Amino acid sequence: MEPFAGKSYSVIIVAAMGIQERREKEKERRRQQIMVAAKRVFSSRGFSRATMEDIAREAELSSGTLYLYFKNKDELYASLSLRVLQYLLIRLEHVHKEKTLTAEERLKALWEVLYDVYTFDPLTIINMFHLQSSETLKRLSPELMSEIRSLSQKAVGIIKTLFERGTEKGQFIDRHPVAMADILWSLFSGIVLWEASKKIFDEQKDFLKPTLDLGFEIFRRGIRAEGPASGA
Amino acid sequence: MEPFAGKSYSVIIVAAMGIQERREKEKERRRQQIMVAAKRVFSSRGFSRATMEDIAREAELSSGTLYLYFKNKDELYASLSLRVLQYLLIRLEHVHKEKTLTAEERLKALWEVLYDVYTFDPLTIINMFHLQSSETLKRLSPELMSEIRSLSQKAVGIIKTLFERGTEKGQFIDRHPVAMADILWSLFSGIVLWEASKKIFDEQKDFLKPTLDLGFEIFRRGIRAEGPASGA
Amino acid sequence: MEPFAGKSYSVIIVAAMGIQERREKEKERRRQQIMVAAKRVFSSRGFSRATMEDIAREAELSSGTLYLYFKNKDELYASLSLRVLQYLLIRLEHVHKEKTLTAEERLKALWEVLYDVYTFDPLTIINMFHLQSSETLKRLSPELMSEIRSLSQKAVGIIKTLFERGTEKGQFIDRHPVAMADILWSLFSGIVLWEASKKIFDEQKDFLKPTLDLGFEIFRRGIRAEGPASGA
Amino acid sequence: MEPFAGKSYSVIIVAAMGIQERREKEKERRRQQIMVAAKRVFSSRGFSRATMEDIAREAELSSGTLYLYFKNKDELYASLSLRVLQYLLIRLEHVHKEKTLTAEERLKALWEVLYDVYTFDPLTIINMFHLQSSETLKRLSPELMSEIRSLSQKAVGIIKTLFERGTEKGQFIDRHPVAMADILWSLFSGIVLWEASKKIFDEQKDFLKPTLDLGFEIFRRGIRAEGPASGA
DNA sequence: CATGAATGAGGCTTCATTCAT
DNA sequence: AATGAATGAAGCCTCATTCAT
Repeated sequence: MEPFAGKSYSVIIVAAMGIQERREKEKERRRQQIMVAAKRVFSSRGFSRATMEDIAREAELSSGTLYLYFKNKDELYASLSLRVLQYLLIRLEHVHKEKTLTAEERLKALWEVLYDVYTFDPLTIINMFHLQSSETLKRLSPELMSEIRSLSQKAVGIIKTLFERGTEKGQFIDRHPVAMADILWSLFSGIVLWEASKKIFDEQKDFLKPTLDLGFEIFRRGIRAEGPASGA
Repeated sequence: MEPFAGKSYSVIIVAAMGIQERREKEKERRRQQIMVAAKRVFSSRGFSRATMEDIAREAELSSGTLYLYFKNKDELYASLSLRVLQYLLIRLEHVHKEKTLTAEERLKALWEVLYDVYTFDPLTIINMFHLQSSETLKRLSPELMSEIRSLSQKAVGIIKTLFERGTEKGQFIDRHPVAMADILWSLFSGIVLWEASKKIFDEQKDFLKPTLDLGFEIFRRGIRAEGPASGA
Repeated sequence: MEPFAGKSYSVIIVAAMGIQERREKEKERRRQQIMVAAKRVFSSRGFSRATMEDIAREAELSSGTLYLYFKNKDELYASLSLRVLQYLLIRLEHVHKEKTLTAEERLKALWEVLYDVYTFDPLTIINMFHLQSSETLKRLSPELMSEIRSLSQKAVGIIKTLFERGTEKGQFIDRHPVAMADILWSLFSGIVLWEASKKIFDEQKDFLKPTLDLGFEIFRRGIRAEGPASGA
Repeated sequence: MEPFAGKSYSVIIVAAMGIQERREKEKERRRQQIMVAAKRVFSSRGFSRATMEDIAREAELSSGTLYLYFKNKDELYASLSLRVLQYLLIRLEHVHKEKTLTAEERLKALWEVLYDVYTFDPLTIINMFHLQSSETLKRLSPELMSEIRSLSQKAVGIIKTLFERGTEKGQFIDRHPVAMADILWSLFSGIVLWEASKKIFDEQKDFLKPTLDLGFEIFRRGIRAEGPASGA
């Protein structure tokens, strides 16, 4: 009965691989499930006041399970930022590769990416900006630190390049491109944080979008090169 | 010699008041001493990781003593921000009252005040920007909340007025003045936070001043009204 | 053999329920374990001087574990009294339902129940009598307060009924039945507390039982209706 | 000028003695002032929750001053009971010495003394009954302990004698006189405590007096010897 | 004597993390 | 893999007591 045996054997293998894969997927799904829950809880209670128990309850899991997927609370927290950073980087790279755009158009696209990523996951973005504070940042494991660092640098690098090109083409004023990248980033995060904190005092008001629009308008006008170049 | 007797009598009163006064001053000095210590500890460890024990040690006092001067950890934390906010407001009011300045000069002065207040107490400023996060803000006593709120509103009010005038005189673009105030403030705090967090990754680099300068230049150019006025 | 299969199936269910049940039982056992320890510690050191650490040590658990079973120290304390009150109430209701007894016999039975409940858990009874002091009573959660209140009222209600009946039948003097219930209860608790405090001065002496006996004899004689009824 | 000198001298002495005396009186006055304050605070907050600061504030003194008059919190607390016990003893001795009374009349007088002393200082009496609990009693200094013990024994001794005489004269049933004294005392303190705790649940109701009256009536009837003597 | 600022031990409670089931 | 009971370190805060003025 070899055929049967063989068939049966391969079936087992296939089934095993299927199981293996399913396991992987299931595991990733669980990770996501936890991260979603963590995002909600961290956002509503802040890092310190959020408990692992809170997160487990939100994820409809037990607290012990969380530790099967994340080394500890800090890493769970940082992983949220990491995910957004990764997403941001991908989006930035798209803008970067888009060859048909002028520097101004690219700048506009870039700002829109920032806002896009923000709306994609506003809570985490706000968290991430606060993650910039020493409070949490200092507690991360070296690996995570360097991962975040690397992603940040890549992002800033892309933005920097944008300004370099715009300057070369005489469209932007000639200033240090890294500084300009920092300012763009600071402007965006500053507005987001400030509007978020204004909302704590007054739930009703939400002027984020118009303020961001105006912020960008001012920035764009502010870096536009004067004279013949802009007149052309 | 009744006049003399009278004098001597008043001297006694004065001396008595002196003791009273000295007590008051001594008490205020202690408060300051604690706030200085708290500032250091909060800045280096963040709010949650800083312990009252840490602060007491830094202030060379016992932990119990802290509670003679501040109701609890939250209030001690907030009092730091409050003090800076008060100082900021005074400085802003000075700029506001300065009648001889043009709108542009006033704007410049205002930005310098922000930087001045920052250098006066950088650690607390950074804390304060993070205080804007809901995490801490939500735990404060209602009185402190409203005090902070009121100071913030006054500060923004002054900045708003500046933009209104500049717009009236045709020097600034005609946009919503509160939004412009928000953007100025966000730009400043955004840069400060971002540079602070960059320093965590790389102690050496400190580009705060030049970045702030460039940020302001861009902002100033960005809001400047075009046409005849700027052409003159 | 379908019946067997069926049986086997139900066995599985039973086993599953068994685990659930075992968990419940285990949890209840822990609660009891903690209450037993708490009883000892509260009794020997009093409420304020007893620390949660003490109780945890006595229960051979960690202090944190106590909080998995009781919300806080107050509630742990009150739960002891609650348990005894519940037990007391059950016993009182038994006496209440016993139809064959005369009023005097019922009174006797009631006093015996009081003593019985006391010997069942003397330390807690003494605590409970002190719980009657405002000191502790005022700190309890509203729910516990009302639970204790309700149990107390039921107990007093039963005792009251006993006196009403005895009075109706001309066996007891005609006085306010609630007052008589209060006096019976006060007499019992007064003697228990007083003998307990005498033992603090002199460990050796323990005259509780004979004193209670005499106390009851005096009370019984004191409420017995005179005249023809008693003469018969 | 001898007379003058002499007079002046004696005046000084007299004045000095006056000062000395005044000092003594002033000191005693302060002690009383503190005890009055302590009584109020202990009564309203209970022993553990009452702070020395509370008492000092109530006495319009500083907390440090309390320690000039009382060794510590425990002793201050106990001194209140001591004072009432002393007062009680004096009143009991009066009853004891009253030769013209029958045993029943003396018993009645005794019960009235208990109630009198209670109304003289109800809060402390209630405290004292709770002092009977091991909680506080065990923390007292040996001297205070023995002082309280001695006073208590004297009081019980007087009451005991009353019962002995009443029994000898055939007016009371023949039981152990100490037990009877204990029961009388327990009945009184039991009713006072129980009514006090009932008032915590329901501020309005205060049935102390009628309940005490009925309690005494029952007790009196309960110990009255039967037969010819009562028939007379 | 009186003050009241300072002390610091100690209590209650929380919660990240572990581990037996 | 999942659970959730247990742990115990650590934090905040209170308050009896002391002591320099």
